[in-house]
Amino acid sequence: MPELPEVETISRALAKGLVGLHIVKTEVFSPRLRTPIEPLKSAPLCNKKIVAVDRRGRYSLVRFSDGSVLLMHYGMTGVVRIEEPSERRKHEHIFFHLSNGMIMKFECPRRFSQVEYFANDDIPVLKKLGIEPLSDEFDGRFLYAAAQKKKTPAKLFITDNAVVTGVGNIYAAEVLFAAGVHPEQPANELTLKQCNLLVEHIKRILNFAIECGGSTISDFRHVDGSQGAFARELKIYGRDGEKCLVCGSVIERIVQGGRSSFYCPKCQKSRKK
DNA sequence: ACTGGATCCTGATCGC
DNA sequence: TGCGATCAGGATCCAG
Repeated sequence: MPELPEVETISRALAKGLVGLHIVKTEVFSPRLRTPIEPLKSAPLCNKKIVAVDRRGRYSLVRFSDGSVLLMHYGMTGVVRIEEPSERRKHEHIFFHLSNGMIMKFECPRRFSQVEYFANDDIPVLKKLGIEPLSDEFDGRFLYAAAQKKKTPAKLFITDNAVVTGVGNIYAAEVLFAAGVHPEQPANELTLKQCNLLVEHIKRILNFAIECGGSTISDFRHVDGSQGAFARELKIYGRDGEKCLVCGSVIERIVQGGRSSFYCPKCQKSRKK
């Protein structure tokens, strides 16, 4: 389940594997992922130089010399690989044949992912995104200001892409634990001090996960197929019923916004009643 | 305007 | 062994 660190890792690897090349042919094997992908068949993707691969939130952006963009979102099970030519496997939906003879394959069993071509940088889904968590502009004051009118629980607040983009379910659990904030604490009751802590740990944990090459919680793999190393670092996510590594209390699980949240009832006591 | 819930999808896992 | 139920969860849409 790629979150920001995974998408950053993937995007950096794609930049190495793609910049300077061009796509010579596109094959599409499914009608749609989260959005229709048949339009890629006729999209003018071919024979223009790939000049950069960027990341915005959880999207990879493959940029071409004419200013057009191939946008990729990995959903939860999306994987992109650059491989020698080989047979199509189950759940591989798109082949981008590259000018060096390799193929960039897009695979996604659950088809929650998105691959779309845009003629220019005017991309509606990107305009809805909040601030980048690793930018200098994202600080405690920013988060505190954004929280003022929101009664939503802290967990849902920091995973809201319109506020800050790219903090998913796993890292949110780790951040709240590290900051000692209860996932149910209303956002508008967060203190500036708590917001400073949340921002500090968001940056620290995301950067650390990037250094580790992303997590391997689910089926995340690098572009070359190897695994990330962050999975073993998780201190709270998925550990309900086990003992807190700090205080030994039993870790609890609750559901928020239809997603599992994990927290230590002793270390994360900040919720006000 | 804001919030919570349903929806999309398939594979892994669990209980019986 | 097999079958149905449940869970995983990012983004979007809709109802209240």
